[in-house]
Amino acid sequence: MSDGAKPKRADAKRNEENLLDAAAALFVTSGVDVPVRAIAAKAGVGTATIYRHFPTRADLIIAVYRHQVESCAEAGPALLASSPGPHAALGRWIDLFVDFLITKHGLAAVLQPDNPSYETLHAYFIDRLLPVCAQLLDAAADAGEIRPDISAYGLMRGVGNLCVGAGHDPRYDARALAGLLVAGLRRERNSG
Amino acid sequence: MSDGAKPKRADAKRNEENLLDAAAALFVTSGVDVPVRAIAAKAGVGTATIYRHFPTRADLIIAVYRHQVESCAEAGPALLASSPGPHAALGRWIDLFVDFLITKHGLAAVLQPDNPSYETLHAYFIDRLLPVCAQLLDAAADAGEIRPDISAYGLMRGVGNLCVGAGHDPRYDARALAGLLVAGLRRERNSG
DNA sequence: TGAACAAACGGAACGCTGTCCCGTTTGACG
DNA sequence: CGTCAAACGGGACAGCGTTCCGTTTGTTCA
Repeated sequence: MSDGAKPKRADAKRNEENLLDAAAALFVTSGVDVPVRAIAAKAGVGTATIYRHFPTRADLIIAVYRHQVESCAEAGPALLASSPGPHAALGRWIDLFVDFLITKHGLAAVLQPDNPSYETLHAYFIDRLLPVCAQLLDAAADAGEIRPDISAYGLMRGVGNLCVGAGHDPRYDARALAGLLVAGLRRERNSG
Repeated sequence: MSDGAKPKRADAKRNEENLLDAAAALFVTSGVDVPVRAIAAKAGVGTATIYRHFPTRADLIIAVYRHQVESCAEAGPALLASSPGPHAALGRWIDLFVDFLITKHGLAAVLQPDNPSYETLHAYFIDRLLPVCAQLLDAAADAGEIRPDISAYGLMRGVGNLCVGAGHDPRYDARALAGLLVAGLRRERNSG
């Protein structure tokens, strides 16, 4: 057994790729809430096919953005190594995360854990990114740069929430607010 | 013409009150997204009646929460007068605002300006609360307690966003995050 | 090559929701 | 008490997510 995956039919594989392409394109123009029928139509398949390949919308969203989430996760340790300090690395990594979210229309809004339909999506983001954030946070706390009383989970959800609805309103700068949040957890300096 | 208001029929007035009561009760148990039919049923009216009195859901939400929003707005100047400093007053006022939002299930989520159906709601909150926030912010800036480069609009929306989905997850503390945000705009101290 | 079967398909159908329409009722007033 | 506009109720319609079922198609094996 070289690969554990089950062999898939050629048409099934092709449809799955078409669906991913169609979804990716429509997510950009119409947000992640685009109607299922629209995705199916663009991919040239029936509505049932989309459910066969991606049982929930969360599964489809994860598949579309998996690569970018992985990149974001991998950037954490790299930033920690290349930045002047852990707090600076955390700030830069949060910027990456914010930039990712605000370019994905409606994604931040469905990242809420209270939405039963998007549980999988929330779980994926937490599983993949929370450890990265926690590592940066711990490093900054160990270095004495920040107050140690903030949880990585709270910070991640806070930053995610700040990105809800961003990108539509030039008066609203999610990145600046996230920066404010990171600045706010800086420890009071002991000496001038 | 002692009052500019048009005289309303007795049944219309009664229905409007019933609708407000029903909506207030259902908003608590099921969130502000509760189906129109449910509100109408609880109030003992037809679905059309609710649209006659409150053309959009935003109008209904505003009517239900108007008193509490007014209280929050009026608390601003009072806090400014009674707090040790403008920055402290701002922090307390933000706490009031957060406490209000997190107890209204789903309210923060529909406060986004990009949702055309809730334009009125967003406008109402901005009209009523933005000047209050701006006054506190200006006072703090004048006192040199904070960096002056944050807009009241950005701060209000940021805090509002932090409250999205709060109240369901004990691990997520919107109030603490809002406090972090307020702490983050504190100016670096010049002397020890 | 072609028969047979399971995998996969498409679109109709269902239920839920917001919204609108229209025939009917009812409160106000002379 | 008659009249009429205001207000009403619930059915009708459209859009959406989801499921079901008869049909098609890729694969396998003789």
